[in-house]
Amino acid sequence: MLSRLKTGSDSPEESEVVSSSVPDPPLAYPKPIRPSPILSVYQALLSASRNKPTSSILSGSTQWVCIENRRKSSSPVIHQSSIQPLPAQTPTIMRSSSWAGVMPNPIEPKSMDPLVCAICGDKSSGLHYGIYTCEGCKGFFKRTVQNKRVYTCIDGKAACPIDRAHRNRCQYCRFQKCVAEGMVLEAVREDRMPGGRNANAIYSIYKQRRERCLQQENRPESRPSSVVTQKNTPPHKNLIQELIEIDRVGQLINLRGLRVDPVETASDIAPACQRLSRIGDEIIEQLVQWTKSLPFYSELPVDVHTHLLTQRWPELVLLSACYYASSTTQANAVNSEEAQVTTTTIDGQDEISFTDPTVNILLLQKRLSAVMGKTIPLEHVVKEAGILVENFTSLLNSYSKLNLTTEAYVCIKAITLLHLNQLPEGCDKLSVVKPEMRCHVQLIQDQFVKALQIELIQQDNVSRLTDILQWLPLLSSSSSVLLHSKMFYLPFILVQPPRCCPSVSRQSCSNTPSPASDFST
DNA sequence: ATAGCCTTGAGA
DNA sequence: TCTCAAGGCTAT
Repeated sequence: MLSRLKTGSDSPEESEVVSSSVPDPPLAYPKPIRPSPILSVYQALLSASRNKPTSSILSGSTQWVCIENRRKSSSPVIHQSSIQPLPAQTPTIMRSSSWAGVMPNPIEPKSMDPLVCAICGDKSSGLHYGIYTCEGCKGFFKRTVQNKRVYTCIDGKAACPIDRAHRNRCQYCRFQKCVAEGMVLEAVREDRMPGGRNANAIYSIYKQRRERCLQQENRPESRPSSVVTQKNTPPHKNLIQELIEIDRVGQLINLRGLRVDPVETASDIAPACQRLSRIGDEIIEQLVQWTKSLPFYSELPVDVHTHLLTQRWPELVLLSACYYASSTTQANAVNSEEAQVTTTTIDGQDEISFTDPTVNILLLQKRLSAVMGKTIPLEHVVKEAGILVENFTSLLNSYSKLNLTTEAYVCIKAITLLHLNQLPEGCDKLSVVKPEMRCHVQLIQDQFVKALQIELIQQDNVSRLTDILQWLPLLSSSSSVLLHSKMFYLPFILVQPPRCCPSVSRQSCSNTPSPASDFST
């Protein structure tokens, strides 16, 4: 099966498709596996919605939503837990990985005035944790980090004004502003040692931020209002909320091609094969819809979106599957309306193992047999999918240890899509994505890394940004395995039992907005 | 909890 | 010795 695809590199877009006379076994995707054959169609699909209005967050019409608003009260609620200052070596680790460059951009301080506090505008007493602040904001930042406090916005909108008069009104918004203006968490010492100078690592962070600030000041200010240029304190909340709303992971995972038609018998095996054969298209179709809903969609040209999706779709598939599987209860974790499109599942009691690939191979055999309408020999499953199952199980295991919330997951998904491969020196001009556009992609990605970082700070169960960024290369390498296997649907079939689509409900299936129940023909 | 003032200590 | 930017103390 693998002979049909020869890859010169791990990069999906560089894969070379080679035809073969060997017929595909029924488990394999019988067409070239990368999405490129259909990307021209998707390019058209993407183009079709270019006139979609810029996201409401950009027009400023959206109400800020405070996800952390667990409780509304007149006074802030403080949870005594969870803010872990990022380790001092964080920037080094991140720069040394293949994810170099995903550190948040320094946030342009509204004021570099040494006399004015960048947080509340009061009189500054000097540089504190990287920016000029008053004694009050300095102390507030220090106490918050040292005591690992988590706040809730007093009115739930996460948009409270922070100035001299109102700085004590909402701790949540004050701390958000501290982080957004560039105060460095790592500069709060874990050992509480007074005096002396900071470690070099801290000074490098300060230096990086100042340099980036200067670069951004020198850049022409002709950019339109965008995700990148939003300067309000809480835009990350709004961005995250939008990402959650458009995610629809249930719809992605509940692919039509993986449904079980009880009317089908072994003699009707062709339809099942046809369904499987079109799964790659179906996945891309879903991901294109997702891309088109992204808040930054209108900020990048279609060809850039196409390029990003071509490179990143296997990672998005795996990440979505990991999230889906790791959600404590699937009913809560997914957009239930999509999950309920179909009816019963064939083996609701069986669950994927996060540790044992053998369990998952058996599960895969059972589910594949159900989808195909005939028993698939275990040896066949092992041969075709053994390595992939092992790899996916391991990925799932590491993902679950990150203990991510939905908020963090959607940020990571956007960060993954916006990850451009590093180019060799001097190859900028040859790249599909031109240098200016690379820069813009990077800036948008930075916003999501920043949003993720702020989100992690505010969560009770903090998974450190470093851990996440170290996990991403693992995701990348796993996607390569997925791509080579051609069984793109494997993560999905493992994380969710195939659903029955009985003939009586086939009619209703075809009436759902989601297209193409014609796979059952 | 806040914030103004004090102490500390490494590096210039 | 001075400076800077950490943490500490304490009246509010």
